[in-house]
Amino acid sequence: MARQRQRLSERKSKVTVSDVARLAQVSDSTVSRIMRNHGLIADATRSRVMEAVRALGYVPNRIAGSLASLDSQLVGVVIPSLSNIVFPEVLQGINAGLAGTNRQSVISVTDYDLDKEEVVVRNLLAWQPAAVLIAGSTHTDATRKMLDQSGIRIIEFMEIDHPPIDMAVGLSHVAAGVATARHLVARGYRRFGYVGYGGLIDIRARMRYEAFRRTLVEAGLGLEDEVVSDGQTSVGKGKAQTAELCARSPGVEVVVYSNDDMAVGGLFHCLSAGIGVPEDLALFGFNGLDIGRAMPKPLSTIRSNRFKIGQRAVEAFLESPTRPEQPGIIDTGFEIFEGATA
Amino acid sequence: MARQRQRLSERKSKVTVSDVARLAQVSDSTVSRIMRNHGLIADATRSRVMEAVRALGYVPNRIAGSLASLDSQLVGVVIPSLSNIVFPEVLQGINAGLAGTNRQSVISVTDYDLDKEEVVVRNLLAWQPAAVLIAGSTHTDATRKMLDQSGIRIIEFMEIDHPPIDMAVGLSHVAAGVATARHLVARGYRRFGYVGYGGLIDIRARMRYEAFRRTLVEAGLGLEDEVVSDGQTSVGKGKAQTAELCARSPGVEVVVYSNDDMAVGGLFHCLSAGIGVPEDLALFGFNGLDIGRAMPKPLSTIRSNRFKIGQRAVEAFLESPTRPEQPGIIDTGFEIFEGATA
DNA sequence: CCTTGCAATGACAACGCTATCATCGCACAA
DNA sequence: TTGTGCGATGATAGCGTTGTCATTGCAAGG
Repeated sequence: MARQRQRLSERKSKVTVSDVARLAQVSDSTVSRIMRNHGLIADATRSRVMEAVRALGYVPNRIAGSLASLDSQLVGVVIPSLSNIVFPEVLQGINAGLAGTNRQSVISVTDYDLDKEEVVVRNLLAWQPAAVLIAGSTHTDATRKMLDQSGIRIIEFMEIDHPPIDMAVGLSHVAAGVATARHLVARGYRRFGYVGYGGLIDIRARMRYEAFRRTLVEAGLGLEDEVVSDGQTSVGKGKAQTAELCARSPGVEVVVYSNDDMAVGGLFHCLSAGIGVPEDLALFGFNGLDIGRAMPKPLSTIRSNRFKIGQRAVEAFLESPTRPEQPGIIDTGFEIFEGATA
Repeated sequence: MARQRQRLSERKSKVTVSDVARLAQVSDSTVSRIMRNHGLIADATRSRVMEAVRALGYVPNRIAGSLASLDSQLVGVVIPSLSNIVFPEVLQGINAGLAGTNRQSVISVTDYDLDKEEVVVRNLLAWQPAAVLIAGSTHTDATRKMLDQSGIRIIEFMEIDHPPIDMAVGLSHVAAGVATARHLVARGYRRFGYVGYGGLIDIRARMRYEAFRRTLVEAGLGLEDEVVSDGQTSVGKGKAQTAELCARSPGVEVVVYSNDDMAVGGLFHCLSAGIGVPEDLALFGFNGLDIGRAMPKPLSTIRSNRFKIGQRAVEAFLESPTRPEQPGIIDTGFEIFEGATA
């Protein structure tokens, strides 16, 4: 005696291929083919089926489809934060790259926590994505192993300073730090200050900082003073920390910031305190955010190309959906934006 | 004659429940129960199975799981834009609300295009989400019908000025517009200007504008001049449009902006042009962004609670995963932030 | 008139998991 | 001793789609 109605109670009267097929007097296969635009179909049949689709309000079940075809059409995206505007900008690039394909991105946020990243990656992989785009190159061993063993494409974006699992798309933050120092030295500045992020969590800010500092030393110069803080950077913090630095080291000629948010805060401090920029104090940021460019004095900074990073990351995957033999690197570069503050 | 190896060629040596079960000498059911922490399991069995899981690096396939259990654990999120910082902030709230549940959000962006929204919603529904959180209350008829007929919970967020399909979470933009006008009138301003968004696309900005304007008229006053533009708002546009308004209507005492981005641009213009704020010209924004509060003069504005909107939207769903009889509304409110510019 | 070829469609197992029901021991009460 | 009850586990049919192979009908070629 078969158990006919096993789970029938739960079937929320969902419309399935079979319902459409029955109404259109064709087989399930034909309906499936039509829905996917795949295979040869007579025009008459197609229109008859589409009519049934509309009549029933049929929406194909992608979950079942993904299981059957062993292809989820999902792209996992892992970013550390949503409150830092640069990551939504990368997401825009990813969306742009994905537009036109029938792939969906699934976004997870780690809050800059590598253990959380591990959990998040495990959960993402459970959805059998066709690729994972993940910010940064620093992961726990377990995370790295999972990503590697998944066999799917893994695109690490934002930085290209570390050897990638599969592919890295972004810019060299070491090069950016070096370029910042060289640029400011070339413009004649000799007494440097640093304001920004001091923790160990944002590795990219740290790489820029260290490369910057090392380059100064190599030029026979050094960092006169610095005010650092942990946690999320913000305009408010930039303002407060700049005030602190100015009070403590009035001799500093130019302040380099961990990013534009902080630098904008610095500029606000100068505006409030009547400090002439750049005569009394020059300011230099990182990122090239819109807000910096719209300031009374356009912020001197380095432009990273967040949108492009996201877009190129997706393109790298679309161009080669299967993992290549050799890891690769795509350098999206950066440009110094002269501005008016340094 | 059975076709034994039908799709076997494609099986990328994936580890399945059966592999784990075989190694641990138990049935598939037992492995499944253990992975889901569901049902009674002897400690010895559990540890033996977990060992096998680790040994094989087993990752459950959520696609198969969702199909079998008819529950995808997915929450669809639809927002118009990622470049407007307010939406990432809502996403943060959504993430916060989802933390601890094993649900995943899937985000889609419409670019403020209702036809694109329709496509996006159709694609989302194909993933059989447990709920859809969608920004705004304005949709095409087809979108509304799809959402309604899906039977799942539909939480429309950001605004509560229209009757919801199922539930709305946000603030009344009409009330915000009225409050803006009343507040400024009460502070003695009589000659008003408006700078901002003029198109029909951002319905919420339009609602605020119209309520603001109507309230002025009701108070026997009016809008002396306005400079509007289409497309994405930005600090740069705010600056340029404020300059235009100042040049054209020097008598205006206070400018109301469609949002803080534009107002910050206005403040930058005043700083550059040496216009005293608020003595010569007062400024009033909308949103209560961090940037506004960190400005040399904290921007007077209305604080919407984006994070809270996202969080409450998720909570509404989690509290009642099935659609209630009656549509509901959750008002997350707003507060006037006095600031120093009006 | 009988192939041959191909466009069009159908039949059905498989995808990996879970819900349901069945079963098996074993402690404990009668 | 024989049930009884329950904790623990097993067997198996779906879940809704797609990939593979089979079949059908008909036009063109011989």
